[in-house]
Amino acid sequence: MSAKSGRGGHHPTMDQVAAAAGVSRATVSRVINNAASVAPGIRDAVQRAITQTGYVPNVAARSLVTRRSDSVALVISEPDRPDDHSFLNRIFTDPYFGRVTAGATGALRPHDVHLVVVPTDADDHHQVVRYLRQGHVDGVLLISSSEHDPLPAQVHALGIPAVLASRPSGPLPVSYVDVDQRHGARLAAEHLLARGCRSLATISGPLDIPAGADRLDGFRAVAGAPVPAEIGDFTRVGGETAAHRLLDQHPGLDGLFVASDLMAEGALRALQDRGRRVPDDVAVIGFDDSSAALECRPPLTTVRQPVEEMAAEMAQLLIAHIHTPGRSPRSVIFQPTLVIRDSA
Amino acid sequence: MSAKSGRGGHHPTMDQVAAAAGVSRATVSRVINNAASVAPGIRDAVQRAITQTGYVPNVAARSLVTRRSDSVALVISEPDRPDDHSFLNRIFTDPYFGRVTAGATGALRPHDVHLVVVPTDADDHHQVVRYLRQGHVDGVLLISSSEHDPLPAQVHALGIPAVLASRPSGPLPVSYVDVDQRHGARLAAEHLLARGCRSLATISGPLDIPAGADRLDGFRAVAGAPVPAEIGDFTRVGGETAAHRLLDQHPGLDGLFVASDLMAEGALRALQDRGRRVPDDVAVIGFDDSSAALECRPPLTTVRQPVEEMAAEMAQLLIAHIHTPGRSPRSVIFQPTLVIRDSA
DNA sequence: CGACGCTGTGAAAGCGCTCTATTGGACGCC
DNA sequence: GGCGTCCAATAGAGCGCTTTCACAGCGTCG
Repeated sequence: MSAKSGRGGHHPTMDQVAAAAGVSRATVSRVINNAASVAPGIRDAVQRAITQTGYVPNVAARSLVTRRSDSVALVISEPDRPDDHSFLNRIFTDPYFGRVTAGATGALRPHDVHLVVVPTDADDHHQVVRYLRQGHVDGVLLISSSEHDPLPAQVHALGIPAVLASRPSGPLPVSYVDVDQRHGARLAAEHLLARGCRSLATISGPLDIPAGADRLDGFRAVAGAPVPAEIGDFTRVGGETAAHRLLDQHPGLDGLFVASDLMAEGALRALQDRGRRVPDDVAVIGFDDSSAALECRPPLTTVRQPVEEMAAEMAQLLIAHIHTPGRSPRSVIFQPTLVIRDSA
Repeated sequence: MSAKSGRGGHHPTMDQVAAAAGVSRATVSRVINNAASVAPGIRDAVQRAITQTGYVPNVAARSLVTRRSDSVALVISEPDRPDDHSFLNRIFTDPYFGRVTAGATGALRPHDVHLVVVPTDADDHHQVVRYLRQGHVDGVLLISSSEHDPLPAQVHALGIPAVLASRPSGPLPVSYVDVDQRHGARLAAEHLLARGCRSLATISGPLDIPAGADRLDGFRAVAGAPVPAEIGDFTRVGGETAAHRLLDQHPGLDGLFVASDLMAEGALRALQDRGRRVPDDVAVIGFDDSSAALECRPPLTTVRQPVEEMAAEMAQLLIAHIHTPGRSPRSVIFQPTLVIRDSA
């Protein structure tokens, strides 16, 4: 942990390791990348020399020649919404992104690839594009919620391998992973109907986000098109105020589908405020099955999407694209399931 | 946005720009790093050539020679606690880290330095250390909560510039930024007493976290040492269960200091569950002044720490250390203030 | 008017690594 | 015993950039 020549850490180079082991630089390189065949004796000698000198490869030099950085970016592009001090606040408050990070990190580790988390809003797309162009990363996992976000197209134009976390809004020839949003919403509607709810309503996400629009569509496909809907912004507070609006206009509703667990948590608060019992007076179903679902009272019945698995799949796809540059894009759609707890 | 020679992006090099501008590579380099003096005419010609070819410097080649990466890591080291699916869930659920990221990013931007967010738990300290040793970053902003976390010492041993987000537990000669935790807790205690509360109690953070222990100490220094305390884990649920324990044992308490807003939010739920009105029956004060404080009902009176400013200061210190390698460590302590809302 | 600074530009030497082409040596075969 | 074969290891050529150093041009001053 401390085998530096001087203080302060001028790192030893490969030449010094080679000298210490009595071999050439090329052989040291082979040992490190355990490529080709190296005689066991020599290999050991080199390993000893490495630990003895405390050698660590210089990534800059390496990636200069290999043209790889062995890291990929997880770009989280959140639109600037009014009423929202900082997009970073939203990102570091919504359990979704933690799940994505966890799933991707796990899938990347066996490949010795690092994950660089890059949060961004519209204001610094430019920064992000520059970052990507500079070759810091070999590929991009892109979470871009808004339909009008130009980032997916920009990244694609850059020619850098990318995988999206949801169906791209335009016809972009790019790989993506998504959950069958409509189906998830249908599951919710069916469950509410089966429970005997007569007056359904829903709190959707922003309609410029595909996940927002799709969940609304799916719900209405089963529950009936005229079903009342209010739009939330995928935050707890947004869910709460949307629920209040809904209850103002439709006091009699007895079944509520909320397009995210976070919003559902807010909705539960609104219901409680107004003295509605859940699920007796109003049955509530969320979406995500995030940690928030378990923190709710009562625990939330919700549509589960396997976010960690999906993120891992994204990572796999990305690795494949990086290894095989010409590879044609593909999409992987996961099926959501209904997790029944106490709220419906 | 699309000036590539072929498809797929073999990037133009500096030589090609030089050729296009009719100058030497050295001159192009000077223009890009706007160093030394370049004749205005030539400068323009080079700029034109750059935009025309769509040239972007190769970071690997650059940092190979400059020995800088122009990026720093924000390492968030969270201990593995039982009962916690993933440390990433905690990180991406607590508004604190978003504030730090925002503050640091803002301060780093003018220096054209990137922030790489690196979440870690005890299990992959090794990974992180390797990442740092490989020279991916020029310095480290380190948020390490647990007192027993070996990471600060390890990072320091690496000889890489670092700034901690709190007083280091041992005598580590390293710069750090902190808030006067004890003082903040005293403010809370004084306010509760001034309000006329007779029976105080507190929910502290884990005592192996300096911020946890210090806030408890500060509170007791004013409120009296025998003041009942329960330990939470800085999560909402942790605050809720701690509050229940507290109320079981001390049903008569009328003033509660909770060591974080997130935990306070949980405590409010517990109080509500038991029919205690806030602030009439029990006055509650949180700590942080995070977004959670405003989401609470009633809005939370809380001890504000200027996290964004503190993170910016950390970034400044780090930049200074990077520029001046021998610079002696220093610590900056911010003063917390009491933000009075409705809960106390 | 020649010496002297100054400013602006170019040539070339690396930074530390990977990887191709090549050598050296051990071995088997005729 | 000479020769081809094969494998292990080396020499060396870059990757794309920064940066010293040298030098050319030119205004200034003794």
